[in-house]
Amino acid sequence: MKLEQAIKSTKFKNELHKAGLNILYTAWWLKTVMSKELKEFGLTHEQYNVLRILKGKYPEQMCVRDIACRMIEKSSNVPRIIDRLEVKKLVKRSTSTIDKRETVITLTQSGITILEACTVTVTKMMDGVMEINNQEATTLNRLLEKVRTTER
Amino acid sequence: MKLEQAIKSTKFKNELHKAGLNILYTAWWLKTVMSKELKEFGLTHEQYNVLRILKGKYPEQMCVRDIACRMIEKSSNVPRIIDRLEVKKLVKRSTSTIDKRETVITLTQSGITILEACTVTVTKMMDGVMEINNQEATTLNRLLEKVRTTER
DNA sequence: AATATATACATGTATATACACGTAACAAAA
DNA sequence: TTTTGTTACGTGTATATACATGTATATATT
Repeated sequence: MKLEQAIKSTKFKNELHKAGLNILYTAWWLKTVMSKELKEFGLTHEQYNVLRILKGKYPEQMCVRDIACRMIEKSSNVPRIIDRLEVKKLVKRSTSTIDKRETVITLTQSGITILEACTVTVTKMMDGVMEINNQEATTLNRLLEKVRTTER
Repeated sequence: MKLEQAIKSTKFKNELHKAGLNILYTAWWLKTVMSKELKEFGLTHEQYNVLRILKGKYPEQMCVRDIACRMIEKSSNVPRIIDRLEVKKLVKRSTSTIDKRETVITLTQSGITILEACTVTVTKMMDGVMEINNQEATTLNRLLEKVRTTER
């Protein structure tokens, strides 16, 4: 669907402004599609993200700060996302012995199991839903990174 | 900044999966930059979006449904965003005389004034911050729309 | 060692997202 | 006209976002 139909707007200041809206809309769309897949596992998009980050270092543990700086949305409130994962017994909290300020998070066996099942589903979905080839994806990545040149 | 640095991750399943994360991250980044600009006007990103949509039809009024279907994030709870705009006296609610189920929203003079000031700031920011030229923006728009080919 | 500063995390608040449900009003059917 | 269904919007709940503040611990300074 063209952006024009999606947000019922035909006039954009220029292609650059349209690209801004297009990025925001596509991100919303992608999140929605992912969330639908994750729902059957009882996970939110952000909870899945935290589990994925933990998996990246497994069987090493990670402290909250290390998780936070790897989040896609930097303003995510990681302690509270962990609260919910802990209730579901997918992760475990403990205080670091080296630095008692740090809370160390461990993936439980149950967390690993659910993450693996999720990953299969989400991967399948991503490959099925994003209708671009490898070369186009590379171009897209290059352009998005150029958009953020002035990143601050 | 490269996505790899931004989320401290180097291994992606393929360019397509990386593109997915890149879209999500860039959208977050863009929203954050915009929100900082809007803060001086006491507006959130979503409140600004609603005002912009209302401006598009001004001086015609719009009902809640018409605003909702133009929102970038379709799951936005428009009645509650309007609640906040109403408190700030930037919009006015009234019941449609034609169809009493419909709530009709009107921009106030104060709403127009603040929107115009915001738009100047946001436009300047967008032009200043997004470091791509017109042709690159066109390519980006084409690729994002291709990503969403299977839109549902 | 005592004090000051910084860091890590938890927690509080306002707003938003995502979705379910309730209520009033309109429209269609019996 | 009564019933049935649909639409428009408001409201409730859980989670998340964005940001400020509190508290314990660690580090640096005097």
